[in-house]
Amino acid sequence: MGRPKQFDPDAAVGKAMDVFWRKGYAATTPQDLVDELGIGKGSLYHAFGSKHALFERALERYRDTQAAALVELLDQPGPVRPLLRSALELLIETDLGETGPHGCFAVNTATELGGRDEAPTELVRRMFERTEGAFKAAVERGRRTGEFAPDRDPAEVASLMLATLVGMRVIARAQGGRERLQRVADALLAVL
Amino acid sequence: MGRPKQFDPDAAVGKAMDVFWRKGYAATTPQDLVDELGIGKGSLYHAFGSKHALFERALERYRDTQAAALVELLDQPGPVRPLLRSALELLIETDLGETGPHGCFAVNTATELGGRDEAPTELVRRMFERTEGAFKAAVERGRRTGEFAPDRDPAEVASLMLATLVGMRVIARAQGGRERLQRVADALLAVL
DNA sequence: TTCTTTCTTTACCTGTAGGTACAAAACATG
DNA sequence: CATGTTTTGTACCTACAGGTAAAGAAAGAA
Repeated sequence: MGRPKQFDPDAAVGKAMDVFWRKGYAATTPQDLVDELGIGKGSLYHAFGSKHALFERALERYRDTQAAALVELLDQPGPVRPLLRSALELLIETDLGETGPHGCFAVNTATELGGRDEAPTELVRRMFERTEGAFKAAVERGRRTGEFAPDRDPAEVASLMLATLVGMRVIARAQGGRERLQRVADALLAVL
Repeated sequence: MGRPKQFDPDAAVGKAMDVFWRKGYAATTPQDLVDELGIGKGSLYHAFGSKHALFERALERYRDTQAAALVELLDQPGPVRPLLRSALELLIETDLGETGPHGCFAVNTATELGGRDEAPTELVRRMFERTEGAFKAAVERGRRTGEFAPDRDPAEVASLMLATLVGMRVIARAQGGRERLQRVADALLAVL
């Protein structure tokens, strides 16, 4: 009942994700959102309540698409090292994609709001934890199949991998360039 | 000649650095600056021109103090591995310091303004490059003294180190906690 | 076909961002 | 102590952030 929405809320959240991802939270204005989502300001606030609430939905969307894709990739069966290489390639390609490097939305949020805005900080913390968990599981599998030395502590290796990936995505935003990112990826794979 | 300034511009830049470091560029208001620098708005704009110009000065100050301290530490003579461990400890302590973790000002700036504001982006890029250069030099020294295997490519190792440190400082902002950071540091030292 | 409910549009509102303008104040010089 | 120069405080300004309110439009329910 009631008048039906003239826009797709899911698609709108997706577009909001793009905007916040590119510009960050503070630098994104209601007008930016109106322009990019293609809906009126009234509808925007009616549907989402506030800029902050929409930001949280956008971040959740990021978790459920981008972050989830990385975890899914790592959870695949088979040899582990090629998986890790694929994961690194995926990030590099994403970062160098069409509209210039916007890095990782979770990383950007961590540095912009970390410790000063609870809900987003917590969302990011959990994303990091999930990703690190997927790395750890991959290393454990690799250890069982002999791809990794058995004296390696999977938890330790996983936290190194997470930190390195996160760092890569920051460097990507600071005009890293492909060969710089590739060098980091090669170096990481070389020491594992 | 003329009326003398009633405040120390260098000290003011230092305080501005703290504010921008904590809150980021967009989220810092003129009022914040007035409050924390303890000078009137008139003086502020007379002395520094604009928020953006003051931000650049603050970032340069960061480079000349914090970033320089890391490079200096790495440039010291003697065994290399203890140096690297000290560098990691330094970052961990800085991040967990008094007023909560604000991470690394350069990293925060990269993710907030990278690719969208030229001068700061370039400043950050050069800081990263300098730091990576110091790492590379350290690895080269370590290779000559036998601390590192001679088949290690110093450039590659250095980029891994930079990415990992950068990642650590992001994780610190996302409520990393000491043991999480320590684990990353241990993992990094273990694979070198 | 009116009623209810939900969505959309347009208008409006308050506060503050980011500065500017100007006069008064504090120095140096002659 | 008049003058020129720089700094300071206060007042002021425009634009927009972030949102609210009210009235009309589009659906199903009775």
